[in-house]
Amino acid sequence: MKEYIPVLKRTQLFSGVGENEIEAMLSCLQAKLCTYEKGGYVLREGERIENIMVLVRGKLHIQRDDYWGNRSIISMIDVGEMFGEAYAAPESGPLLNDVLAVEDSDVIFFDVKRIITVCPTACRFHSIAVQNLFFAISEKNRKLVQKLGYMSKRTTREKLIAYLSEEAKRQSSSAFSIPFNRQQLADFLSVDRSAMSNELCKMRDEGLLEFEKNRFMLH
Amino acid sequence: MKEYIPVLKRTQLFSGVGENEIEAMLSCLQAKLCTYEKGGYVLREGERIENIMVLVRGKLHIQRDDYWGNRSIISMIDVGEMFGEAYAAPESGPLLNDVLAVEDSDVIFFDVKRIITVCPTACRFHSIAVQNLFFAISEKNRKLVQKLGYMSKRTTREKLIAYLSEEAKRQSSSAFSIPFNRQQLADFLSVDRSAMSNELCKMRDEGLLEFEKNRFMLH
DNA sequence: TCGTTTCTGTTGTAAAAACAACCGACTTGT
DNA sequence: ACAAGTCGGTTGTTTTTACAACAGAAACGA
Repeated sequence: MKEYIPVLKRTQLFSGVGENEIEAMLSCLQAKLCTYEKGGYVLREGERIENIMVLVRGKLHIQRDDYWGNRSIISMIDVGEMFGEAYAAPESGPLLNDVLAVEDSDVIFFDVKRIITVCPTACRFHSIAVQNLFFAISEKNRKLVQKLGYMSKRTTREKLIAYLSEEAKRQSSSAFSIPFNRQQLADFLSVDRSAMSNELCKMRDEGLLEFEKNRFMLH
Repeated sequence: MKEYIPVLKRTQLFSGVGENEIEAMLSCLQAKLCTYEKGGYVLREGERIENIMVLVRGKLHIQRDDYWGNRSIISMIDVGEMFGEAYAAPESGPLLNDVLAVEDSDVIFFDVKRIITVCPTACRFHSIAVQNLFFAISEKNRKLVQKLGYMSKRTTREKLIAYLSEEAKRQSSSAFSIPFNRQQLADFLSVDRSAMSNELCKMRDEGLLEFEKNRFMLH
């Protein structure tokens, strides 16, 4: 697990904490490292968790399949990102989504209670960690609202424009890559893949944008 | 402002804090009371805030209108609920939505920095407040994911079923009221009102449910 | 290398939603 | 009490989507 300390140092959770302190906190927070193969489930809907997780290798999707098999990708987790904070509160119910490894991945689990319960004697970084946790979840909250923004658009075209222009703004360039293939993008925006593909091509023919694989350029 | 201390005591933010302590914290946190008339804006998109707000009288909608005038109701705030926590982090950008009073309302503003910055001398409830804040935002996060669940449904009927059955579960009864009129429900689910009204009546005719005004009963 | 799988685009059809327009019932304010 | 506004339901038309099915290209694996 120690080899991932440099990765942890760059995460939001350990922002402002040195490598030595992180190493100390690893045991204090009862950190556990788990490995998953591509396609494997890290967490499943209905599970109850008492951990906060940090992805240190690979890539995950937070998603949900309904009874009719329609998949909806809630969000994407990259290396260094945290997940599960929303279920850190003691009264939070069971998980509402699956967490799936879309690449071979390593995840570190931390005991939630040990983070939010202040231990005055042990390590003095708990208060920093709680604040970091708070900032992280507040950022995730804003991202969810942003996603609600895409989803509240009525047509596939509007959803695409909302998502792509936001992504262009975020990457500060009208040419950018997205972290999804077509099926995943459709699942992310909750539309039909073929209809979306069709709409993308229409938009290209109208001169609104160009694309090649997962690389886009807006005009 | 003192007349609202009993209301504040029952909020998530002040959970576990006595009325006397709350009174002390009001000045410590530089609390300010503002009054709004029905239809007035509490906050506007693009504003930058450094406060956390608690609604102590009335009712608010957190919403967003796009360039085409389509309104989307992100969420509803009732008395005792907190809002704006997602923008408490220092790096959070400007507001992405409007906050509108749908009834005459009173709102108390708290200085964010004073909550999350621990002052060891002043009042010893800051750490409780930070934890409460964390729990509150994590709950809001779960609600947003739940709403994404409704929104990711493809058809108006599926959205209605998802929302109504969730509401029935939440109120532990197949007969329940919803806090929206038809237009607001349509805005909440991001669908056309008349199409939704039509679908509701079809569902009623098929025997799936009954309703009268904002009161529903599922079969 | 060759066969298989995955990914993307394309097309046609059926289903659904958006939109606009209208009506009657009910509220509200003066 | 009356005028104006709000609310919910209804209908018909147009637009959009979902769905199914297929084909070519690229990636992958044995």
